[in-house]
Amino acid sequence: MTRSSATAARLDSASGLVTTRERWPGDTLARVDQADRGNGPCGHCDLGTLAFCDGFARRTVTSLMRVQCTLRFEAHDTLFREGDTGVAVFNVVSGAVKVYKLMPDGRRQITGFFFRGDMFGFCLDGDYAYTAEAVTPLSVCRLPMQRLHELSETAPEVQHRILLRMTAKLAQFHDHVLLLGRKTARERVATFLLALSERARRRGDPASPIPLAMGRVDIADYVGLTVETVSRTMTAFKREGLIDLPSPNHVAIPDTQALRAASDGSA
Amino acid sequence: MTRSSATAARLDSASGLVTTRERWPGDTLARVDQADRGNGPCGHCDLGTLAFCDGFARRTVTSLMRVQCTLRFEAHDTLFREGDTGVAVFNVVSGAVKVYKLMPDGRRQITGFFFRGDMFGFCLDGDYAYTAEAVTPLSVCRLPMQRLHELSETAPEVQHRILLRMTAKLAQFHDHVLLLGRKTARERVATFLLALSERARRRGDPASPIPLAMGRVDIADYVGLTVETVSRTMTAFKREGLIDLPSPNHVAIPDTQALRAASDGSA
DNA sequence: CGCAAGTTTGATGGTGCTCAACCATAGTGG
DNA sequence: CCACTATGGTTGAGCACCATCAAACTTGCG
Repeated sequence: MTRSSATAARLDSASGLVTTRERWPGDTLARVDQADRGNGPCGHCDLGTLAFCDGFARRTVTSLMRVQCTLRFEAHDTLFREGDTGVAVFNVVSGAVKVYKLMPDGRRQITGFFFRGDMFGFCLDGDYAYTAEAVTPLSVCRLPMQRLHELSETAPEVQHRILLRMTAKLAQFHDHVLLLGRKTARERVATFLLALSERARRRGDPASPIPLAMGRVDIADYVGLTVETVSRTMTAFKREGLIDLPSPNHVAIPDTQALRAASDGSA
Repeated sequence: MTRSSATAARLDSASGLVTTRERWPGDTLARVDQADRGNGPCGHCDLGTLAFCDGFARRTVTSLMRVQCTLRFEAHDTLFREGDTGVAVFNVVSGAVKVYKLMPDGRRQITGFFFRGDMFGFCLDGDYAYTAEAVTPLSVCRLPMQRLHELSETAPEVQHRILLRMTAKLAQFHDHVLLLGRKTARERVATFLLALSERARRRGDPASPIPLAMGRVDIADYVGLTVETVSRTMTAFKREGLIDLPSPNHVAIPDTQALRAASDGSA
């Protein structure tokens, strides 16, 4: 069974897991997953070494377990909105998340995609600066920022790990700003596909037939182009043999070096 | 006297301060300022509450003082380059810094400007992801990242403060990505000028006749346009009465709301 | 089968880039 | 004191790239 009773199913039990409605602000769509199942350090997820709590002292992991909360969302569900008071950070257990900002006239810029093992929703004081929305069915591990802060008094490694994640994200932003500010349409699309491929490789997944979790519109709103330009560019790449598109949502990269050349204009 | 013997002066004593050549990698241009003069918590700068060490426990401040180092640069000096191993973070005491990435064919994207009180050069493991260059004569407080990390074992507030700075920077990046990905030339320039004005206001400086520390080329490379477009846009704003340009390096904003309307297309 | 959503393709036009010249200011040396 | 130069900023003409508008195609689903 996939889901027989549509919206209602999301609020009570489904897929054999005990779930309850979540009470936190903005989380009306979330289902809380109370089942323990996973090889992760805290037993609540199967992220293994990708888990936020991986490698922490037993005591620290226990503290995190107590405040941790695994949530599930459907595609297109909103996790939180720009302007909501930021109270928690999220770790993606499975699925994909997009994070975006809107302009008054509806223009949208996606500022990040997050996949298995990624952390998002950094906020210390103040509100979320962006909206987070599930791209696919999604499972996330939520950690209240306040408790993380308290915990870091006694366990500085917690804060240090957040620092590491944020540093990585900052470096990513520098690259993305370069892409948006100075790259051509071809270079943007090539860079985007390469980044997905690189990421897959780093995670041990095959680097070449990569699945595209997001649609063309989302890609466009991420690389600062229109759907049409993204589509045209990808078919152009296909014509030129730079990529193959077995299906609209799968991209094969026969020659990484060639695509890399296309990604910075050295082609 | 301003400076009589040009380049040589930079390497020995100048302006009445005892200076020596700095030995750290990439810092061949820096002069180390060994004079104590300032109202800051550690006595090495006059940043006051803007100082990184402001509000820390006496013991923590002392630790920071011992590893701290105040450096001076001339405009166009390079502090560090993309690819250099990242060993320290910097706090701007006076002057302005730009941080940028280059593409193989010379295209440049400035990813940030930093002014009095700003912190840059975050790096944990690995290399700097960008080049940092002085825009004006510059004075910075350098803190070795390694010691900050060690210090945070006993003083978690150190790491927490870095976290705060990084969170702010992340939020800025979200805004800037929106600007680069989705805004028109007019909106970009308006947003840039408003951000400078806002910043001045927050720091207690007058919000309206704001000095432009950087040239048109730098502005263009920051907002993802060409010099010509930036120049044209600014004179257009002047024609329309949105701004005034008493000199090329000073912008007056008669009506903030009007400029704000121009910054997000609600005009 | 018909509909909806997503993707692709086509025709056309506008925004901002390119190339080029001109102007303003400050510094330099005769 | 005044060319002379260098640097940075402004202005103009033409064009390219990508956005816009429009329509056809594909796929999945009721």
